[in-house]
Amino acid sequence: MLPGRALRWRPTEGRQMVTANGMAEVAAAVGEPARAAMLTALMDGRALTASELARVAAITPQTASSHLARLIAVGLIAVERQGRHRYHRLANPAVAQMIEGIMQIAGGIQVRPRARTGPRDLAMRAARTCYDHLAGQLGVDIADALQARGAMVIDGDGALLTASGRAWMCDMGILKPDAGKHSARPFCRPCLDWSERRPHIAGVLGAAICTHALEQSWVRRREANRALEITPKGRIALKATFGISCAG
Amino acid sequence: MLPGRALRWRPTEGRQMVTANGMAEVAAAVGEPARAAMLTALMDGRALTASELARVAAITPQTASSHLARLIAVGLIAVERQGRHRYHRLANPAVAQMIEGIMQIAGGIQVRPRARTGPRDLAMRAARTCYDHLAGQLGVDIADALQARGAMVIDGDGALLTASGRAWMCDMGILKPDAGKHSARPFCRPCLDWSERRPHIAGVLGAAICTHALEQSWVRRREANRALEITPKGRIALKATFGISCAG
DNA sequence: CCGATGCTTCGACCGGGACCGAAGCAATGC
DNA sequence: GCATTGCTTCGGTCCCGGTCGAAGCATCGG
Repeated sequence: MLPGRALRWRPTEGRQMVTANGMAEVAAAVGEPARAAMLTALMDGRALTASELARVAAITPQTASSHLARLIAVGLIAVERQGRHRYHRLANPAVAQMIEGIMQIAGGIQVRPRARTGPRDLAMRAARTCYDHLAGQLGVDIADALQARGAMVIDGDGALLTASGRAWMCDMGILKPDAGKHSARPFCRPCLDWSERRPHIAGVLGAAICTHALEQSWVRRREANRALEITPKGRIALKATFGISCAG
Repeated sequence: MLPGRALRWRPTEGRQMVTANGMAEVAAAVGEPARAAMLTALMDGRALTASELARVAAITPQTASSHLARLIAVGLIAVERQGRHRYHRLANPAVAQMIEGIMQIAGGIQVRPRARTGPRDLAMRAARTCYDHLAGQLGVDIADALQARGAMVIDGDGALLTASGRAWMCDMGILKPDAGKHSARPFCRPCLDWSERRPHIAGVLGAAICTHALEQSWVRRREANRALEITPKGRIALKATFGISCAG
């Protein structure tokens, strides 16, 4: 009876243990108050810096760093570095869905949709150009609208215009039928928005939308900075085209 | 700078921390290899004893006992005692859904549907009576069929016949229109099946189905024990009514 | 009544991991 | 160049919880 457990409590099968261990690894990553707080903070789709995440979890940056490393290792969050900041976001929509599932069991209060714009830099936050495409709340809202009607899919750091989305954009004259077919430039790419912390559309498609908006006088360049002003005509057109309501 | 963290790293809000802690508690319950193995083993909907769960997790019964206590405490599994056995099952469908979500992230292999009946006690396992209702594979299959077509919902230790389900059962002459309206007896109750380890239907509804099956000669009582024999006529009727194929 | 079985509780051990302070590294600003 | 900011790495402490052996209750079978 010396080998005790080794003899008596041998697992029945090895296969299931593997998948169970993988599951345990993922669940354990979520199953710690600080990390859970971080993930919850990211549930609205924004990308936050390590310091901000440390703050919401009420821990020091050192500790947050190790937690984030673990979350990245198991593939729950993805990181994007920009200068001396590191922006963390949920790795993909499946992660958000999983967390929502856990919250439901936890007696969970649902996630608030996303806080609307803050009070500072109103003009820049509302709409601006980012290189050759639209950014700010307008840019993010357009990306949301395209996703909502199934015209585009954003997944992690890639994006795709669906067939119906392409047809729709062509119908509206925003996109030429053969646009981007033979270009080396990414056609449709998500770009992290600085003020909104959520992706807007870059690439050939993003540029086409921006060009169209300027040509049709939906937006007008402003002052010396990159801020854009939405015209009355633009307000009507954006509502009709994308279902976006732009606050005065 | 003495109070260090207390000053600098105060959490921004208390509300979110609460829901995050609840989530962490649930996720931590899953996030341990032994418990994850147990939950995985329960994913096919069967109910297993504490010893069986200890075996699949490759731990001693003492350890399993503490794990099970924790899983019960957070509401992931429910327990039903019968004699000196304690049958554990996932507390409700939402738990299974949550686990499936976690598995998906874990690079998860999906769960096998459910192993079909074992080789022993074939007659008893295939179909028998349990008091006044049907049990064995036939009983479980009928319960499955009712759920599949939205006639009944089983959730944890309660069950409900839907309005359409009641109408359907009445149309087929299984149920009288006013059946159970004024009875103190539970109308539709899940009953844990010994051989299948999954619920079949008890209560007024279960008795009605059993009575109907006997009256219509779908099944016939056998020998001295409670085993039932499915008649050729019954085979046809069960296929037509519930879509159940009974192996010879 | 006694023994066997299924499960839980108690006590003790020990390792992993959560935590922070200090220091190191990279990017920015002056 | 130097100071500041954002973040990571290193080292060390401490505690939670997973583990099993032994013992304690229930239930079932004689």
